[in-house]
Amino acid sequence: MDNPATIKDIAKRLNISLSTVSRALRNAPDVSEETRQAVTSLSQELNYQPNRLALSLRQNQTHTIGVIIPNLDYVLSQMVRGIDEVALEAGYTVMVCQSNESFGREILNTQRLLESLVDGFIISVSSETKSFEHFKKIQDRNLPVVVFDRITPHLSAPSVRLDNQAGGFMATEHLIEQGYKKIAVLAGPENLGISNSRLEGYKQALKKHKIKLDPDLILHCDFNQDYAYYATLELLSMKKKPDAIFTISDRMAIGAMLAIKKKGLQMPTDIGLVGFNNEPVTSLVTPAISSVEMPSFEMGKAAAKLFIETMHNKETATTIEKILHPKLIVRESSLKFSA
Amino acid sequence: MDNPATIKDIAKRLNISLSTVSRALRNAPDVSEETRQAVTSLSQELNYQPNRLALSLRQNQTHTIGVIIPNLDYVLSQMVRGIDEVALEAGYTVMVCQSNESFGREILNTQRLLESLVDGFIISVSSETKSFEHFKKIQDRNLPVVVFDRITPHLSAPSVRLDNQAGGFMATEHLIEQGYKKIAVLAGPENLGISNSRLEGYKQALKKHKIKLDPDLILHCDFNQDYAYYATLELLSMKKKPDAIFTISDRMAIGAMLAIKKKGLQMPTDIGLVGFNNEPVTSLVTPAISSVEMPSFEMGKAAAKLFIETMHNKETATTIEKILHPKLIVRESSLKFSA
DNA sequence: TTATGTTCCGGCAAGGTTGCCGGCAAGGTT
DNA sequence: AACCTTGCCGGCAACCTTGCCGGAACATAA
Repeated sequence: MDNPATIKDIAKRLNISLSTVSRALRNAPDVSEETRQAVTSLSQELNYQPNRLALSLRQNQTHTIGVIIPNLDYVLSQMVRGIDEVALEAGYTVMVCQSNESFGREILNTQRLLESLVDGFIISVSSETKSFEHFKKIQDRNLPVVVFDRITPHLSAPSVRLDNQAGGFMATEHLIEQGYKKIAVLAGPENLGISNSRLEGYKQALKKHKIKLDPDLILHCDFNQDYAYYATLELLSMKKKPDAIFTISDRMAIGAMLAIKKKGLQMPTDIGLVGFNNEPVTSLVTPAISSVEMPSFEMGKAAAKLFIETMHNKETATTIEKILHPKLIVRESSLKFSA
Repeated sequence: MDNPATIKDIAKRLNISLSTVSRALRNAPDVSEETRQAVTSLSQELNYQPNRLALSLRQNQTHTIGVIIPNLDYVLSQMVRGIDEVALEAGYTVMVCQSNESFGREILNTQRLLESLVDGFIISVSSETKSFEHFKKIQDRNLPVVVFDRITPHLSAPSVRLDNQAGGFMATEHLIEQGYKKIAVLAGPENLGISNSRLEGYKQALKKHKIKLDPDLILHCDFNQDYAYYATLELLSMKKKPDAIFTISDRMAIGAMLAIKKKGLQMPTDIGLVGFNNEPVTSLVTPAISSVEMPSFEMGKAAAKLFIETMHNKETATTIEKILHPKLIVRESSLKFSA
């Protein structure tokens, strides 16, 4: 009564063997219609639920996906929601661990999830991560892995990502077309792939429009608002001061915006600004900040789908790469012409 | 080599019995120092990790906490981070499920988590939830539950919450002290406890300052930006239009702000505004919005701690109530005097 | 009749771990 | 000499489920 009913209870009550009950419940062939009826009706009466632990132990899979992400900011929350959605549908439960952008924490998390015997991983790597030994352990166990968003060439696994280069390109070209001449970039940490790709798009746009690349206009700083604030102050104190800034995240765009205001400059007339991610806040500040939108929710769904496929078909090529496309959302901060 | 080493492998290699290995690994008394050495050194060599499934099956506990939350907005993300922090420390893993404010989803989530045999629950109920049958099943199984943030009297369990009434009070009193006379409230759904408590604080402040309560100035609407926007438009079209608005969330404050701007009114001169939660966005918009701060991260930690205690001491009174205190952060949107 | 097949069911092992009990040898006590 | 303690270890069962194999009972075909 207190403890959940087991197959054993049913067997005992019906005076039949465990195996028969098991077969009956799983609609296996070797059972008479009569006993099948008896079993199913009694199992309903007792509110029988198969014990997941026993099942997992037996079948060597837990129907659980380990998700490792650097934090739970706006974008990643959306992605997690997407992953959840698809996973739930497919009968999987999700264990989400935040690394807080800490390398050590990321190691600890993979460790814990491995111990929890998850069936596989969906990973977005921390910005601090430069070594990938801890992920080796996953692949040693031959567990499927899908990387998403922050992918890395050091981890050969199917991946889902944004076309970051295109994003960087469209942001930069937009600024160029608005008549800005000296466009600076606030990039993230140097080892962060998404940052570098967006930067690559920036360079590509300059090249297309025959603008000479000025290395002094490229700043790497930590992925957060305060660093971006100080970096921007620095940028605006240069002799050959930029007339536009492209930041590779909205957090950084906010930091830049605050620095620009602090310096008493006006957007978009004195200086143009474009961010990345299209977080809701960009449309709420004054002036509203242009930003490159990324389909985060869809990306989460895509990652989970790819995971399920990889799971069911262990031989999925690790070279599979699903690429989603960004979209530029133009707002006041970069609209020089109409200003 | 491929599969993780088990206790059996060690026993076979050392030609001793399973029980002895088990005892040696658990530092049980009945083992000679010699064999203990042999076992531990071999276990390290083979990189032995006890199989969590087998352990859980045997000991009837999974060291997993099921967390059910309505969504992953800013505040709840912070709380989850707090829960994670403490749980990790205590050797627990966390399974987070979002109900997306949907009653059906909440039921499904509890169902799934129960099937996953979590050791207990930490719950913040969805705003849609009016029936509590699905939580009954948890208590039938005699599993510990802690409710937090959005608590409800229908679920008798230890709880962690903000002093919401105090929050509502300080927001309202602040507006009164700034000289606002007709203060409206944008409240949440009528069955939502936190909303009602904040509303209660509002009423209390009016009473203290001998201001007559005007029921027309109390609007209930859904917990989101768009609804708040339209509700505010409505409010501002009334004949006896309010000169201040207190919204019980920042999302709603943003909606209200947009409506106020749409109507061409100025904050704080024409109308005052105070939100709740102190999300970062409140300091970024123009004018910056005053808001009641709640210690979300701490609240998550407190919830997890309380859970662990309840877990270890099954007899924790369900009446335990940990209450955290809000703090008013005053910004431009309500500073009439200095304006 | 014997051989062959069908239909249904039970027993056993396995998956990894721990708890309980019994056992055996060495040494000590009366 | 008979008994008890101590230290160490192995066997068995249990947690819950499923897969494999064998087997009984009956029916059909040669």
